[in-house]
Amino acid sequence: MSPIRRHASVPFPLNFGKPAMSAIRHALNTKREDDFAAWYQEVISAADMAEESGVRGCMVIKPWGYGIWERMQRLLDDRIKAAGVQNAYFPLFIPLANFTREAEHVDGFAKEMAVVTHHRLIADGKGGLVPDPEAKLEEPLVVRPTSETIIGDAMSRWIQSWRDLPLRLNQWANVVRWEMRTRMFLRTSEFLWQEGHTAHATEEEAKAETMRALEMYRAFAEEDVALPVIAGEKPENERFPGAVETWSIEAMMQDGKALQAGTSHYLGTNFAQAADIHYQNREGREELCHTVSWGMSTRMVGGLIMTHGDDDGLRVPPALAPFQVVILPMLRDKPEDAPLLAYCEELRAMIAGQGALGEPVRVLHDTRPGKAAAKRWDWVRKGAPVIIEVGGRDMENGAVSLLRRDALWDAETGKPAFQSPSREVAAQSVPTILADIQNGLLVEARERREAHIVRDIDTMEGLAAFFGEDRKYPGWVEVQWSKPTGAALEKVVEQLKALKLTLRNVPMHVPPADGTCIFTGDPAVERVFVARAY
RNA sequence: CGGGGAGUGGCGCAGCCUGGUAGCGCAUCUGUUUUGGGAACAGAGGGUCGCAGGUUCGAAUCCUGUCUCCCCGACCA
Repeated sequence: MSPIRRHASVPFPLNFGKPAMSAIRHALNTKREDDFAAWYQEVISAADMAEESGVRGCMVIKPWGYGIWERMQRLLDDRIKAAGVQNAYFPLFIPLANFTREAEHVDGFAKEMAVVTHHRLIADGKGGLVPDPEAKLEEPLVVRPTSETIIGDAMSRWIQSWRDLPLRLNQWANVVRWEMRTRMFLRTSEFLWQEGHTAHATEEEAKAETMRALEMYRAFAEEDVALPVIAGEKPENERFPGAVETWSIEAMMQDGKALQAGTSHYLGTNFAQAADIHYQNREGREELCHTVSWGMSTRMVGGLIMTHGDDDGLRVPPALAPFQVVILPMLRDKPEDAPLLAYCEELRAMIAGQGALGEPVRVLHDTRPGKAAAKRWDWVRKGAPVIIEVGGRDMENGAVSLLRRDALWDAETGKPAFQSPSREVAAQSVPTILADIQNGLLVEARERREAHIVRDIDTMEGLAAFFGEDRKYPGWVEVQWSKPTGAALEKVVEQLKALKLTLRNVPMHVPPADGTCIFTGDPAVERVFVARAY
């Protein structure tokens, strides 16, 4: 068996005469239920989103995958700017000394940093090149794993007075963390993200910013990615190195595992102290700033796949689809194609002239040579929300054949569930269909999540049974706990580790605790999610 | 980093044990016939077998090193 099951290899799975549902000839070889990890990789390759690069842990993001990321960037950036945060850009290289200033931060990242030590290569005499020993850097440069320290440097220069506060910056950038084990989009050595960094006069303001960013991520995830999430505070052991509080949004994947999809950290004055970010207050006294950082990464693309993908490939929420509608003329490579192309072009213009989800509809008239049916399956695997095929007969009837990606199959026949509206009706209904798909994906994901959250387990035995070997994709458990700290928390973490479980977050807006702690037996003070995690 | 597996035309694989002309399927290209649904037939192009050394008359095959990928573990805002 080869390392990666690439999609093109085996044309299609064979299906032996079974009626109805089971006769459906899915567009992927691997089903989610058979091997979720293999399915995930097949979606990425079949939807042409990304591929391995030959550099450890680094991927090439192909146009369809990158197009989805660009849409995420656009929509989140709009939200960031609407909140009054300004974009800026800081260097990729960070002086090593910056990292020695905040002790916990160093400990957290030291083991996974890429370091630049030379600035020149020299021939090794054997036809190769090696770093020139003469060109060794006086002080090594770290490739940023995150930019708190270098942005902190800038903040310390830019902030003098209480009038300079709050200072709220964001940058879109790549970062590098030398992870032991990588998975496309979910954990790559290099990844793309945005990181917001803000400085405030008071703890109160900084905490408000922390919560603002968290709420922004929740809204982005649910409204744009159609990804239902649970916002809450991370337990102490899951905190960002150097943070006072770490908050996250957590999403449930179709295999029941949790994915941290965005984080917001209240850093207290820890980084301000390390980078000397201080200001003169209204009374003329020097005060340290309270800083905050928040981030969302290309990991979100992985979350999208594992939430909305199905056995036919990806389903991209319309808000994020680079093309929301794809028109496929049934070409014959003959002169008679001309009127059909003109008919489709008119359809394209009708659709492009409309708005959906607050933007002009993004429609592609795919006129590449090739059979419409073959191209259709490509677009199904890529997850374009609406596919419209048009043949000569449609044209004669003034109609089109419309296929919704979220309702692909006719269960009766086991064939694609084409509708045949008139061209005008099809064009006019696109905005409604797109909005319906966007909402439908969110509802479907939320219902699936709620069906896989259990809240009535109050013993470790019960927890172990819930996540037992026979339970394939169990889900999450919300338990009550006494919020132990320090060594007592470590003990809990060890207990959970034995079951391959982690503490996710302490959800907001839930009823107060009213029972005993599942771990310690003490009176519980809050509720926390326990799950397997990516 | 520990254990296991794998790198051979674009993709999936066989060949390796037992060294001797680099093969198969899919994809691609050309032609013909088809085509309202994931076409058929015929022909053709494309690989210094991950990389670097070594053994040998001769290495995809044996030996050493190294890089990359996959799975499990450890690690991981």
